[in-house]
Amino acid sequence: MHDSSPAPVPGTSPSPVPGTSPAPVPGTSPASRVPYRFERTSGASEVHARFDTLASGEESGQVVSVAGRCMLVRRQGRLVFATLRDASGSVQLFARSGVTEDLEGFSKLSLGDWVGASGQVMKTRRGELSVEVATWELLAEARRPFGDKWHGVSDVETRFRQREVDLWANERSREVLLLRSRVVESLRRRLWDRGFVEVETPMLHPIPGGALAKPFVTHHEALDCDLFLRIAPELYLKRLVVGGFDKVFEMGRVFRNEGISPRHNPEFTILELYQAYADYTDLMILVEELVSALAGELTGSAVVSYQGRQVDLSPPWRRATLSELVGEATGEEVDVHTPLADLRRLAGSVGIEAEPAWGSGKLLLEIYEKAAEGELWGPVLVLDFPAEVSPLARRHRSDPDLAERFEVIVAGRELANAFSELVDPDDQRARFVAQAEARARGDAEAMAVDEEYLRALEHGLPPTAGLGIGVDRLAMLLADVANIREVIAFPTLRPER
RNA sequence: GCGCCUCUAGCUCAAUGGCAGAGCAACGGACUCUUAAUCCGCAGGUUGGGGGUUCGACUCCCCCGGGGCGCACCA
Repeated sequence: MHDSSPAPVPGTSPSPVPGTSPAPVPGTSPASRVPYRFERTSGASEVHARFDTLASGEESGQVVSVAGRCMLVRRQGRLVFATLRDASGSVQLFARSGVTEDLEGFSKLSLGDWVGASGQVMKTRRGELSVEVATWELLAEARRPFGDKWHGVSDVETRFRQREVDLWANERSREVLLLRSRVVESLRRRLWDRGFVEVETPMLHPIPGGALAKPFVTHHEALDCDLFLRIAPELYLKRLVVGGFDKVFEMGRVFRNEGISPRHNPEFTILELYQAYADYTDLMILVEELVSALAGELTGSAVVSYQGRQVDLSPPWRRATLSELVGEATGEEVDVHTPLADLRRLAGSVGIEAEPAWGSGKLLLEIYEKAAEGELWGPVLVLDFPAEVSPLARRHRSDPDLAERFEVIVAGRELANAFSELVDPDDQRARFVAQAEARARGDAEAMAVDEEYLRALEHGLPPTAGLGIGVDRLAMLLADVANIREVIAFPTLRPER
């Protein structure tokens, strides 16, 4: 690892690239003179927790070392006040002649510079808790300007292209990403506590499956074959159930080669869980409990405010069948058995251009999505989707044209999708074939026949229920943000040119 | 992919078709208890790029690029 004469790194040029400034002599730039480590004793919030009770003007005599980024500098003659921010919060640095070494240098700190400072904790005469700087070190120089100290950075493009700037300049951005982190952590902990085993399944799939979506294609050189970035982990997770993992989950990235919108990023995080011996009614209870508990834990209440409206996530949630909701939205009582012609007419009346190949199930789904879904503030458990549009879900025990499937709708958007899993390999094959036919007719999002998965089913999948939750969407709900990019550290943007 | 909106100094924003400006940041100076906002001074721009109309374009028109929102598609 540490050759004395390292080989040239491929891709680097031995001579300076024309048009770029010459590389500085190694070891001489300011950035190379900063220390290799800094011994910090306290975070900013910890200093406040321990010393906020000091009286104005009181000196604690207790020395701490803090480190962070200089967000504000106020010079007052031979006094310098600086606001130091670290991951936990902010604390003021107070530098003065006779106490602070190299006060001259300290007074030249720029906004954005990283500093480590040691000194006693005291409270100024004006009552601001401060570290009275005795010794300090520059830990990183901010060579680039940092944005407006009052307005921060609000340019959306800068915020998402240079998230590191956004995160320092805008406290809210930090809070939102921190909340997302807690959502992920809490989901994991709650599932572990319930006995679910966390697993990891392939991201590179020979056949994209488990959802209806257009995949990204990539190529494996050694195998000389195309592979697809996964659009869902579903099929592999159910194969693990076949293998004996009776409660499994995976939380991870999936990739869908579709449009970008305030609610869609090409890569997003999904939580999928599978529980053997359970059906979709068990998962209704589970999803209600998970989401309401998360809201309580992370926002303090199961009633959350989203975009100016209240959402009461306390269980039980409203349960309504898809047909009922279509009826409410259109005033027409229809279901999956309604004659095709009537469904076509209804579809047309709500502004859908129905394709000739669509069956009654597809028509009903389209009508629901166009006329009903967006109006549901929720939370609502939308039950019993048509089997035709649910190729991996088990047929309803009381109606074979329906599937035992539900979606969770909150704020007009799908938050989760679940079903009693289709366990019959023959029926699964028939569903795959129907999908493949749709694919042959030009439906780029239809599934292909997955023989590997069918072979797994033939080894026996016990009664199983599966649930998928859009983690980004859940984070959006709890963080009360309207754009999915806010909850993704580095959302997809067109590359800079 | 289509439609609408938007792009001015490092940041946040101004400027009837008529000399491109302010605040903050930066830079130089003053100030021993400040709290985004002290005072004085000094700089800072191919107004996203290109073309057109005009005596004159940040402003009007066209093309291109980035971004936002909506539609479509989906979670």
